[in-house]
This record gives sequence, structure tokens and C-alpha cells, in this order.
Amino acid sequence: MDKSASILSTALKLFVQYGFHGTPTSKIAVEAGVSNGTLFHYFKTKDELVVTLYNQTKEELNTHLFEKIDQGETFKDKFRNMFVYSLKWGVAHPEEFFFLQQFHFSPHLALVPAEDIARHSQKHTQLLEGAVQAGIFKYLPTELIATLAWSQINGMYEFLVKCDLCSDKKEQIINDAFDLTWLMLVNPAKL
Amino acid sequence: MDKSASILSTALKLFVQYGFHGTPTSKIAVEAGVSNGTLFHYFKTKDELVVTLYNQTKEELNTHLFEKIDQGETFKDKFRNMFVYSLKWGVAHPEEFFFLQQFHFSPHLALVPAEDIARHSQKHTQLLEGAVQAGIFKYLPTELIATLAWSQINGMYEFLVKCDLCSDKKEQIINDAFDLTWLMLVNPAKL
DNA sequence: ATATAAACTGACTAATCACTCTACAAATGT
DNA sequence: ACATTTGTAGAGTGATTAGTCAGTTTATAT
Repeated sequence: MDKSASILSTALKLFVQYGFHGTPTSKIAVEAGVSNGTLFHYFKTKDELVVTLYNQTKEELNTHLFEKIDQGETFKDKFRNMFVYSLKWGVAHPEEFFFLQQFHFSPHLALVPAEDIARHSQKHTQLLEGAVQAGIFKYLPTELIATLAWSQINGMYEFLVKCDLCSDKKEQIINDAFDLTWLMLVNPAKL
Repeated sequence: MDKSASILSTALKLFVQYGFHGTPTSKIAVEAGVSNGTLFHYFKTKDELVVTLYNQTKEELNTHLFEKIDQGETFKDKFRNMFVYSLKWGVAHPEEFFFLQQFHFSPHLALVPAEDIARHSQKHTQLLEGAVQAGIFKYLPTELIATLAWSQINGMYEFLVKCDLCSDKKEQIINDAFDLTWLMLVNPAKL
């Protein structure tokens, strides 16, 4: 395994467990099996390591998601895939998903340029924007719809982690939750 | 102003801006206008300060909320008050609200005993539990309903902060969002 | 008035941390 | 074969930090 990747994956584990400032770079280096100097060879500063890890993790989730979204035929299918596979990815990669949440609600978010954040959510936003324009969703600000959908996913994730269900139950309840979200956002005139 | 309270309110501001570990106790003391020793006279450790601040802030929100919930006559009124006044309180106390979110998604949450967390949400949970039993809400785990409702509030808060609307628009969109949430959770047989 | 306790101070400390520096090894190009 | 870049190591450094301590002021009780 490539040392840079080893540093990133070790950092992820430790950040989730001890927080950003609670994890010294020295500990990351030791647990990753590299020297202190090597860590700073790949990442100029600790902040750069944190931000790189965020961008990389976000991109992993997005790549997975875009693939699934593209598999949907109707808009509802695409939206369902976005919802369902976000959660499935989260359940399959709990550390990564938690890290994204942790980063999002920390002052480190300010280190990511606004344009990068916008780019991360560009494709999702376009998808939703189209549905608002087409009258599929209620006539509300796209930003609001995006935020509500995302927070539903976050909330569901928290529930899935808190209540350790068998994977059948998980699947079932993810689908139920999608139906609720769809019901909430869809334009009743189109039903 | 009492020194202990001054320390807490200064810590809140700095934690929100720089994060927990990014804020030295020395800085808190200076900005609060007390000596370093005084800070440790009131709070044995920095972690104790953080946790105390969390418990206090959570309690402030809860006290406010319980009062508003009790003013509702029907269950829908109570639930609406919970939803609407959570957001209004958040808009009026942005630092406090952000701090609660920041703490919730940080490893510091582990420092709060599970029973304390349960106690914090006990009354809300009871309210929702009753509505599930009475068939007002869909027949879903109360925990799920609570988590979904709470994440709707979180998401709405993020939206309100991101889009700086005038207070009339804010009021309007909070009410709209409540209607969406209600629609999502309510048992259609009871409509 | 005096004793006792509580509040308060700020210099101090031991530990820790992000990051640097020098040296060496491996790969790569010519 | 040689030169140059790139990767790696780990001891070292200066700054910073949570927490202490010895001593002073203020409040309270008798």
C-alpha cells in the first residue's frame, strides 16, 4: 500500500475516534507505519491533510452516487437511488460517513473554498433543480429541497447506526424513509 | 456578570469560531476577563468546561421549548410549536444552536453519559410516543420519527442561515417546512 | 473583631505538538 | 556510469498548552 494512502486511511480512523486536534500527526505517522517526516513530505500541513481527506472522501461518495443515479430511468428512480445509495454507502463505510458529518459541522469547513463545496454538490443540485422546474417537486427553493433531502439522509443514517437492525430490516426502513421523503417533497398536482 | 457565566459565554463564542481544541483555555480566560487559575477553579478540566457548556445550552433550549410545547392544545399544535420554536430559537441564538450541532457531531459527545442524553430528549420522545400510540403518526419506531423530525429542524436551520432572508420570509418558510414535515409523518388514515 | 472558607490571581511547569532539518536511499533520466 | 530528483527517516526545535501552586483578596460566620 502506497504510503500517502496509508497516511490518509489511518488519519480517517483516528480523526473519527479522537477528533482533528485530538489526533497528533506523530500518532498518525506511527500508526500508518511511516516516519514523521514522510507525513509532512506528502502533506505540507496538518490542515492540508484534513482537507485532502475530506475532498477525497466526498469524491468517493459522489463517484459511487453518480453511477447509481445514472442507472435510474425516471426522475423518481434517480432520486430514489441517490437517497437509498447514500445510506447504503454510509452503512457500508461508517467511518467515512461519520467523518464527512464531523468535518461538515466543524470550523475546518471554512478551509474549503466555497467553489469546491459548490462543485461537490453541483450534479445533485442540477438534478433537483430540473425536478422543480418540471413541476415534479413542490415549487420551493431548490436549495431548500436539497437541504431537506440531505438532512433526511443524515437523520436516517443516525437512526440506522443507533438501532442496530439486521440488514433486511435496514433495507426495508430505508425504502420506507424514501417514500416519506418523496411524499413530503413531491408536487401533489402530479400525483 | 458572574465569572463562571462569563467563562461559559466566552468559551461558546470561541469554540464556535475556532473549535474545541483550537481554543486554548488561556484565551478563554483572557477574553472572559478572568485569570487562568479562576477558569480551573470553576472547571476542573477543559473537557468539563465543554460538557458543562453543552448541558447548559441544551437545557436552555429545552426549557424554552417545553414552555412553548405546553402552550399547544392539540397534539398538532404541540408538535408545531416544538418544530417552529426550535427554529426560532436557533435563529435568535445562532452561536448556541451551532454549538449544539458542533458538539453533537464531535467525539466530545462520548463524554456525556447515555442517560444524560436520554434525559435531554425524554419529554420530546414521550410526546412523539403518545402520538404514535394514538395513531396520529404513521406506525413507525418512535426513535425514527424523533430522528427524522430533529434532522428536518437541523436541515431547515442550515437553510435559514445559508439564505439570509428577511424575517417575514423566514417565518413563512418555517411554517411551510412544518407542513411538509407533518405531511410526511402523519397517518393518512387520520387525515 | 477574628477565624475560616471561598474566590481569585498569574507566574510557572512538564508535556506535547506541528513542523524542520540533515542525511541517506531509491528511483529515474541521460 | 553519473547526476538529479524523489522518497524516507528520525532526531531536534521552538512554540504552545492544560493544568498547578503558592499566595492574596474578598466574603461569611461566629
